[in-house]
Amino acid sequence: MVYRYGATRTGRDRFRVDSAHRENGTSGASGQETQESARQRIICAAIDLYGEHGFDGVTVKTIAQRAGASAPLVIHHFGSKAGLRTACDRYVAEQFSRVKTESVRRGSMPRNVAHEAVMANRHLVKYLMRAFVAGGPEVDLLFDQLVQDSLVYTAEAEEIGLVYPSRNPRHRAVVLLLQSFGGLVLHRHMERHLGMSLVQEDPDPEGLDAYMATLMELYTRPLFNAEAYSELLGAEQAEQAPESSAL
Amino acid sequence: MVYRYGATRTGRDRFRVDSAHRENGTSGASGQETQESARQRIICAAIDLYGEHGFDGVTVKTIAQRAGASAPLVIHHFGSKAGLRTACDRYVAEQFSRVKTESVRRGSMPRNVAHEAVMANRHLVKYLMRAFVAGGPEVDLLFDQLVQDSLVYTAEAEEIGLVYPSRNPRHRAVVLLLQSFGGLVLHRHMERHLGMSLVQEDPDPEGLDAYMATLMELYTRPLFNAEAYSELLGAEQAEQAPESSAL
DNA sequence: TGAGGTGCTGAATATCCGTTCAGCCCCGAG
DNA sequence: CTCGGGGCTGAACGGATATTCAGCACCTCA
Repeated sequence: MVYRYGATRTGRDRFRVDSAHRENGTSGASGQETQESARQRIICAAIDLYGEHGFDGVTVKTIAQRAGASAPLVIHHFGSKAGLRTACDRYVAEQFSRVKTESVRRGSMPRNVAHEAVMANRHLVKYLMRAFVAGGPEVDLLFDQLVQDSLVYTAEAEEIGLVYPSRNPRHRAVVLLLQSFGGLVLHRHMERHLGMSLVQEDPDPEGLDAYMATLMELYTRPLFNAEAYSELLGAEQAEQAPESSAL
Repeated sequence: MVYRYGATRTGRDRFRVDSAHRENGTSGASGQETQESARQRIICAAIDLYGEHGFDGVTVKTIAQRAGASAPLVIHHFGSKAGLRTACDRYVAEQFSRVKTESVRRGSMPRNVAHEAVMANRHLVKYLMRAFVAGGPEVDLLFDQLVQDSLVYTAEAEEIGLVYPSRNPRHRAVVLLLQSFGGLVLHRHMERHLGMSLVQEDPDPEGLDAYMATLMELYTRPLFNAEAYSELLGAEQAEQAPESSAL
């Protein structure tokens, strides 16, 4: 929440705020610090609001107000609302790869890489959900990278005997990723039924335990009896059978 | 696609079209058939377009054109765009319960109930995905009913040894439903990676097999080695551990 | 001191979209 | 034949929203 500035300040105070921001110093780059700062605030505000209300549920003006700026400034920096959208996509992708490499460099376990990337940046994840649903070049690329990463981590986990091998690891990774993010997209109903959601601010530990227990059960014990199922399959028309377990 | 009428016809042709529709006769109700027919066409068009482009991606005018009507007529029948939305919710819910009871009455297997409900009405499912993401009273109720149904069917499947019991069947049903529908919401990426999507018009049999094989592997064989996992859990801080398998 | 540039803004514009309005067309009733 | 009414429409309204424009405040440099 570094970008929470008062929205009531006028032009006179602006640079004072900006220089204050510079002294807070995220990372001193070139001399055009103030512009970077404005862009940054707008992008952060947009990510938060997009993640909360969806792309069509937020106006440029709202984003600007949240960032302590004006609507025309948003256009000035990003050309259009769509431009802001792709800038957010790029920014989120960068953040994820940054978090990832940092985690790796710190020598965390692969599973903790995923954990940190997801849990420590809830607002990024929330944005990602919306972005994945909407689709787009940058976001598609990011999804593909997640698949690739998941593949690598899973392979490592296989080696230490944590994960069982698959007949098609890539397909498994894709489906698991789809299911996980998909479940996140429907967090509304997760909250209604399990009493908590993975993207809410303070996850109720009790509900979270319930969810994790369910997930662990699903992932450590089989759901279907394979023999009984294939038996049933053989007994019916083969054409209807495949889709029947989609639910 | 019963409601695909030419959009160029003028007022003069209207009743001719309506009586033609009546002779096609879905189910003869009262004497105000023409009004029912108009409502019906609009609802069907709305469901298709909402499912395709989302609620905010479609205008009343577009829906009206697709239904061969005018925008004011939509308002006349449903009061507002939001009214149309809830009418669609209700209609989809009715259709689902109708399909369900018909399937049950026909004596189909529970797994085929789900199959028919999902696969035979792709446009309804597509609408439902959007509706579940957006949420709403009618749709929440429908989700809850799906959970309940899933619970019943799973219990039956347990009895015949097809499905293994769970420590918390309701939680399991919720999570499975969340994951399944969630995966559907992200069908875009499923299509990109698996070569097909469950909601597209003609699912490529090859890609569908790949998907079903992956799903069956996930559901008939464990993913994690439970012992190795709990061992790993014990070796680290307990607070970070639970979420780590969310991916 | 002033000229020019940069970052930014308020007001204006153009467009789109949901909704309203006045009235048309076709029907059945008297 | 006339009248009234329901279903429906084109045109217009009003509100919202992305984008443009002209110009202000402040800094830098001469």
